[in-house]
Amino acid sequence: MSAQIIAIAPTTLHEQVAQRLRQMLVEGHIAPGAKLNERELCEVLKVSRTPLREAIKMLAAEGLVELLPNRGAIALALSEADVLHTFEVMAGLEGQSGELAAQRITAAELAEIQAMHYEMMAAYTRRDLSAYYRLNAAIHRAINAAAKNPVLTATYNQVNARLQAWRFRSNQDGEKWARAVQEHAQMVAALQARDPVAMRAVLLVHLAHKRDVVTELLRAPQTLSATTSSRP
Amino acid sequence: MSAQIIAIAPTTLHEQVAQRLRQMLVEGHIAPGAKLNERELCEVLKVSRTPLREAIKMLAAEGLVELLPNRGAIALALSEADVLHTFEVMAGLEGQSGELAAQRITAAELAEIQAMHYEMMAAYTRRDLSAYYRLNAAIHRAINAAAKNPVLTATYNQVNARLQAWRFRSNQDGEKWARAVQEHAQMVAALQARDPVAMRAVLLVHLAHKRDVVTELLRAPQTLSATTSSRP
DNA sequence: TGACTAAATTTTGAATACAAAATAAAATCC
DNA sequence: GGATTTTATTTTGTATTCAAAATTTAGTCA
Repeated sequence: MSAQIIAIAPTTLHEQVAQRLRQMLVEGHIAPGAKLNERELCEVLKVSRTPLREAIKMLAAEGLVELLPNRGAIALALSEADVLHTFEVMAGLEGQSGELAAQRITAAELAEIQAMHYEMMAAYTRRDLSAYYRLNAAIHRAINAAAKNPVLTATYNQVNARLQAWRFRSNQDGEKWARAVQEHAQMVAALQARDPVAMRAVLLVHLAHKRDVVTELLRAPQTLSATTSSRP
Repeated sequence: MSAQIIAIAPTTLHEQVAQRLRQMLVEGHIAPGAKLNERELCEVLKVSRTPLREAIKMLAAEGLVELLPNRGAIALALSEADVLHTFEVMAGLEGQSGELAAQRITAAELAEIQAMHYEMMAAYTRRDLSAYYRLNAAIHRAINAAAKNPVLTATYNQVNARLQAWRFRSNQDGEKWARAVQEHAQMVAALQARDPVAMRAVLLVHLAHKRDVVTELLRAPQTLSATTSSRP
């Protein structure tokens, strides 16, 4: 349970399939609410139904798909209430994670986060959204790692995965982007000061803003379109 | 996702199998670390390997079993560090749950919890451990429900399930039992006062004590014995 | 006797085959 | 023509079969 910090290359087929499906769901290649047709996916992934179905069962347990008895699985489609509930849990987990990180972070870990923060500032200045996303995710991962609790990390990742599909689409405007960057600076400061209370506070605000971005997007005219598995 | 509050009777075989396996793991009929032999379990559960394996994959995603490539699955065996990490996460989740419950609980919900609390006091007075356990679990479930966040409830339950195997064995002595009962009274008071801060505080203390009971048990000479699936 | 190698068996992983639903299409009735 | 029933097709759920890896057992040699 605690061992596999580094996700080793999966040897079994169902493991590989699960990973690919996870990616397809998170990146929106399978749209929220879309049906997971077994025959189709078998062809796309070049596997038989057995490992595919095993993978789907894992994703169901992770909460990324919903199992409808005798009518297969559909990609998780969060209602606005679901999104709010999920963000509420995320806030708690991320807050705790930051709190613990502020208490347990090593000098080396802090230095690495600072370095990534500067890189992220560079990406922001260049308006390089792709690099920004990558660094943003890396920083949050690093903070999580600094909390030194693999169970917390795993739980966080699992809940977070359900929101990733939306984060991918959330093209926040300039003002909100600037605010997010500023909050990141406060995080680094709180970590540097080893201040758990401040760290939690910053993260809660940060996540509340992210939540607002996503809910705004959710209310906007449906921009959610599938690239595959969407039938006429 | 949010719909199935009431766990409906599972129609599919793999769902039923998953539920039975979950029960066997939690109740210790399959000992921590024990191998899940597919052929054996097929005979016991009277199903073919396909639904069994699908169920095992779900339990793996839930963190109740560990998948070892090409050598099957073993029941989760938490190290002491794992237990501490798990309790740390549980503390965060339960604390948040209590905090929200104190803010959102209805009069009817509170009344029901109070009623169950008195029933639990009765069970404690009679030293009826079985009834006590049942009511204790029901009260915690009710507090969780009062938080009105199904995602939090699901996350809580999933993490908690990994500890249940130990809770079943934890026969706390009289002093600790009295302390737990007292803490429960404080919970009811905090809910009544609609005091989120107090509620979180009580729950954190409560969980810290439970953690101590479990870690003590863990350090004690191995009392963990399997009733099935343990080979010579 | 004891360590190593090699065959036999078991066990897991994946593909195929069969059965029962659900969905789609066609036919019937009003 | 529209609704309903009936039939055909697809799709999911489960069992069985085949293949590969791991474990166990038997055998060999020092």
